[in-house]
Amino acid sequence: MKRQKRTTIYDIALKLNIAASSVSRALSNSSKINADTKALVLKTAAEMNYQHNVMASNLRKGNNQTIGVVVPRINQNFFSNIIAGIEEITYDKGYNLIICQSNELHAREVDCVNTLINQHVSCIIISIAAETGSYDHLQQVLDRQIQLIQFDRVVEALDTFKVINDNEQASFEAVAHLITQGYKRIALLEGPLHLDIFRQRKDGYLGALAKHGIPVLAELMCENAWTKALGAEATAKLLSLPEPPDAIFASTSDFSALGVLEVATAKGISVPDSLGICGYSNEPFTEITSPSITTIDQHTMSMGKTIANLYFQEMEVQETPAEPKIVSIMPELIIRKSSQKKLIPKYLSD
Amino acid sequence: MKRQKRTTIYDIALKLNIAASSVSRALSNSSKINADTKALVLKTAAEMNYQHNVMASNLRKGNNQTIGVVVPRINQNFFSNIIAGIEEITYDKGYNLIICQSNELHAREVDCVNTLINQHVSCIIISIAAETGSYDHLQQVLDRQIQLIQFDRVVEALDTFKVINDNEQASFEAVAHLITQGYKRIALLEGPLHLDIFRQRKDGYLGALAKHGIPVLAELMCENAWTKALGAEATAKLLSLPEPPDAIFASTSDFSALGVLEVATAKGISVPDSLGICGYSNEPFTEITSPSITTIDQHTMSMGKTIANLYFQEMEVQETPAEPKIVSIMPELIIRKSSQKKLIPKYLSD
DNA sequence: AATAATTGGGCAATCGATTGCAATATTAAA
DNA sequence: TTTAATATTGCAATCGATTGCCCAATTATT
Repeated sequence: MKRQKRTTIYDIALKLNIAASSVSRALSNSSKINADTKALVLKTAAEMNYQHNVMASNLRKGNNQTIGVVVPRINQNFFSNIIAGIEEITYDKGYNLIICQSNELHAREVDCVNTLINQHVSCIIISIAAETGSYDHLQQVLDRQIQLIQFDRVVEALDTFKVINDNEQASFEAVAHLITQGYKRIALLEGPLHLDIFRQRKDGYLGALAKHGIPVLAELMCENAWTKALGAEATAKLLSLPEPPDAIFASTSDFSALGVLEVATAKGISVPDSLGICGYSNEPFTEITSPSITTIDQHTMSMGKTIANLYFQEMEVQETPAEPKIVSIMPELIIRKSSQKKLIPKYLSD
Repeated sequence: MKRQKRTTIYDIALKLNIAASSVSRALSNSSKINADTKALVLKTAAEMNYQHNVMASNLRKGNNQTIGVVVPRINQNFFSNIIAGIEEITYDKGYNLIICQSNELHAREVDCVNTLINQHVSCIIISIAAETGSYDHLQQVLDRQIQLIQFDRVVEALDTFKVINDNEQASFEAVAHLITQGYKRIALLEGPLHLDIFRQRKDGYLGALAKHGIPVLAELMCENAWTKALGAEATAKLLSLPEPPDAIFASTSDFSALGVLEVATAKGISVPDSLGICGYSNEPFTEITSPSITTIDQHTMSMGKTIANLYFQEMEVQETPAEPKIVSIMPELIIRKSSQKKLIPKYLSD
């Protein structure tokens, strides 16, 4: 598509018979310009339908007001909420957001990061893909002096700003809650353990058991059960043990917890009386299932805002690279019916 | 943050004692460059840790491989799926996506569009905010020869590419389905009628009633019931009519339908036997409620892909502006339990 | 062997805004 | 009224990659 030529500051300068630099100063609200001239330029610019050319400006200034975001999947509640939170802040600051999804693939993540580096974004915000891989691409970002913020799924070893949930504490509380409710054999559905977040959640689980003197049983811990299907599968296996668990903590996701619930319901096992369930993430649907599912809210929207604020407050115009900070956000245990053994009679509970 | 100087093509040229233009040609895989030279340049570039400067390149080439997307809310299933679909395609083409959310506010939408114009994006993809407003900002986009694709919530009057769902047909089918199931007094929960999509859905509803010779009753049509709360409120009102409806089509959203379901359940009205329910959007939770909710799937992900493909196939490099096309995607009625009066006995249905 | 056709590569202008420095105009101070 | 200080404005270089145009070298053609 052929573009007809746009109005530039030179066109305005020509028309007003002044220098382009004056036009530039007038438009950028510089102090070294006469108020009258400024007004005139602004008026003329509007008349001539002038639009600031960000590309040229960026090139000259060497930085562009753009932040790149790389997430495994845009259309996942957790991530889209975080992005929404980030956007809320960056919008106010006049920054743009470039969004990429890694689809959980390492190679694609590397690709996305490189694209963002090429774009000379001011900052890259990333939650790494589940697929194991090296972290050279992140090191690249640092080497090129581009700000880097990791969130949620972070690489501990890399010394960058990080915004995380206190996964361990949240898991600890969830499991402690189950114990308090009287559950004694609590199973754990784990995520891929090369991701720190899942290791932390496991630690929380182990911590809570230890605290209450409950033995840890290997047969009650299922690796890689982080989709609905895998959660269901693991549940089927657990429930057919000689001594099945009386509660399942799906530390990976609510989807996994949903799988648990469906299998239990199908088998006629009553939740929460014979089986307690707790998920993770506070997906909207957890409120709707019957029984509703106890879960952990990660305060995603505010997490997004925290991430963006971190950039603007600590990193935007630092002369010397700021000392990387780790911000931990406390998730919240949302207790619903799937884990409340000591149920209030139904007719009183709503 | 101070950037140390990056490697440019001039640095490479200097080192190899050749012209910068040759470096450029080597890097851009031009045909007018010797294979050996090209290899040498590529090797040296890698050694010197060279990164292509997209800002400079964009400025010179006058266009940037970026597409702007403006949606009411990023963290809404419908939109995040569409964005995911768009990204899937644009990623392959090496394009970047800049995402903005209007938060359903007209002023903010205008702002977003202006930002994108300033960025000189190649194309703007937009679904307009619910808040009524003028469409000057969209006209601006066209005047500036920037490609414009509207989707879902489109302004009919503007002659642009459009990707829409066939809302009328989908509604027609949904209501026809309800009628076939034996429901006779079918209520409609409407969205704001200044948005075409909601008018179309209403038309489909009216069409289906007409086709089956069912009278249209004003008291069964509720305006502006497009959140869960508003849906619930409208339902409460409907169900306390002297002659209440025996089915409710929440044409606005599944959230609204959920409100309906909750009120019905609370009142002890059995769904689907005494009240049929149909929602719109196929939100994940509709599968999980009890009973599961009949709804309409809009094929969001593929809609996103369609939108992006439209750009690349029809608009990317047209000399003359292509004749705007309207692509209509056929949504799919997903029949679940909330509308199946003639129920198969429970023990056979799973 | 001489001429024509390719191929490879250099030069320099260009995209549009920004900014350090110099020049001029205006106002304040003496 | 003159000088000093300050406010405006202009000039020209710059950011880094791209590309039209031209020249030189190599290869093909007769």
